[in-house]
Amino acid sequence: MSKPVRVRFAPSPTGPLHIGGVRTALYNYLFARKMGGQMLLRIEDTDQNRFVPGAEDYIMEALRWVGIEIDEGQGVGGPHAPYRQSERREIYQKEAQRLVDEDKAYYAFDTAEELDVMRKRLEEANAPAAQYNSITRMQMRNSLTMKPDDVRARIDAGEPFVIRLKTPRKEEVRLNDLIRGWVNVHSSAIDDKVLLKSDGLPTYHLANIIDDHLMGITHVIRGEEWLPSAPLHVLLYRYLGWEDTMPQFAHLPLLLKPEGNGKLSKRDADLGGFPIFPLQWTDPVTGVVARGFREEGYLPEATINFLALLGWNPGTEQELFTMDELIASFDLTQVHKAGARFDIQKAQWFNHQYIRQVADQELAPTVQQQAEAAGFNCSLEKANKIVALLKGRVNFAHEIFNEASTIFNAPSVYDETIVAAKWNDDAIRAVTAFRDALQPVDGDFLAEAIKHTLGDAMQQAGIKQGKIMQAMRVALTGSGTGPDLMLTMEIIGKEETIGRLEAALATLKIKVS
RNA sequence: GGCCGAUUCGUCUAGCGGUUAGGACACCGCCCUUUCACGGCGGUAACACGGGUUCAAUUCCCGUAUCGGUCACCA
Repeated sequence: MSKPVRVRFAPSPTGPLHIGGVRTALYNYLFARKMGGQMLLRIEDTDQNRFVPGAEDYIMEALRWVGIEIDEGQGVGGPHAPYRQSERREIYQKEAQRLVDEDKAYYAFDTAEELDVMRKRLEEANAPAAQYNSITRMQMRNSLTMKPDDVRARIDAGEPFVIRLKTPRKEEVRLNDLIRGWVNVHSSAIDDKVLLKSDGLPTYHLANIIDDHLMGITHVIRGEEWLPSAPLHVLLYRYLGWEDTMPQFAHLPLLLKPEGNGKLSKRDADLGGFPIFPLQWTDPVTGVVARGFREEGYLPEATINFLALLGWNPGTEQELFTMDELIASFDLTQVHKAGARFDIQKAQWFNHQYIRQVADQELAPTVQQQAEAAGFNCSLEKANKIVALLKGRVNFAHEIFNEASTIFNAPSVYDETIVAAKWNDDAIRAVTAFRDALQPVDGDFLAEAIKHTLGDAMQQAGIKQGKIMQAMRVALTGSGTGPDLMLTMEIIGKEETIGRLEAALATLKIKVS
């Protein structure tokens, strides 16, 4: 029996979570649930310069919104606390020191300027790679080139230093990616990565490996941008003596720009007029507000469904999935290998599918609020009817109110094309006859009854109903398109219906002659 | 540029040696609706290119092209 699956989502609190990050978290979650395992949340805040206040809370709220439940980690606790890397520095320092003691890493004292000089010199010399590696390190200021006493003295004197990995000169490093298969890299392509920075905090590479090991992570599911450094990570597991329990890797394809070259960015979202963050984010420095999927009216279920299918497909023809269905059918080996272009139209379609399934009563209060904010009286009952009439036509809940404008507003102008084409003598006779037939109607003013009244009136007047429906619609709403007319009349009521018919008769009569 | 990865309709994708290359979004058309939509039905549309391997390649191998990622004391 293999050990229980444990995955982690390990974002950096450098700003709002990108939608691609949400997808990464989702795939981790689906895999964990599918395998009956656990999902951890770890905060990788080892870069003090890029820390953004509020980002961590934002990440947790975003995960909660889309329905990703964290079993262990930041915000929920667990046996491996703390889950914020900035609070675990001693752990990393201890392991980094161990690597130095075992001659697998070394101290380096080079300044930023010295590194620049080195790189420039190598580039000018047309060296294969301008990096700190097994060859160039012998010309730099580090514990491999300096006398031990000198090194000790500098450290004791408090001179800043970093710890670098002593990457082997020639060694084949291979890893078996769950999505991509075997990936081979020669160690000469890997430089002597900084493991511990001069501020005493680890770099991603070190912290990541140590924490994943300590926290019992069995599967590392992350973005493709990490694939180039994955061999380095394998090397680290080996040097730390943990290779036999090394997690399996799965590198996910990236989300690409809707058009053009490159990966999806905030700028594409601004240009395309779509969100790229799950929730609204207010930049703490500039105060600039970026709306999220939630604020734009996307339902969490739709967002998840859309994201899940961007790079993964169960191989069946099912398109709509609940979270439980996603879990049941998810399979890492079915993840597509190439990057996926981000297509917001598909997201809108998913939202359309989910909006129509929401109960009228749930959507009604929003419509009522919008109507009242716009200065209209709208009972909850009326809002309910409007929702029932329109929710199947829209992509977003907030569009219902806009679609209902012909209900709230009597027409002030009439669509000229329709008027020109359809407003003739028959139309006038029809509208007049219908108005007269409506006058004596008592009691409930319901669509079904209105339909009959109209039908009877047209029959009596000897007019084909189909011929005058467009004119009737224009008379009542000013527009050639809109929701079902009978129900529209039911909602606006008898008085308003008759009023609109008379207004149309008065203003449009003139145009005919 | 070096290294790594990828390449099926405009887009998301199914396919894992023999298929009329399937589905979804978008687009177009028809039907339904004595109105507008929703919806239903249908249509246009793809295996990057060149070599192999094989009785047979979209599928396997090698090149080429293109695209993506990465080359920091950022993650």
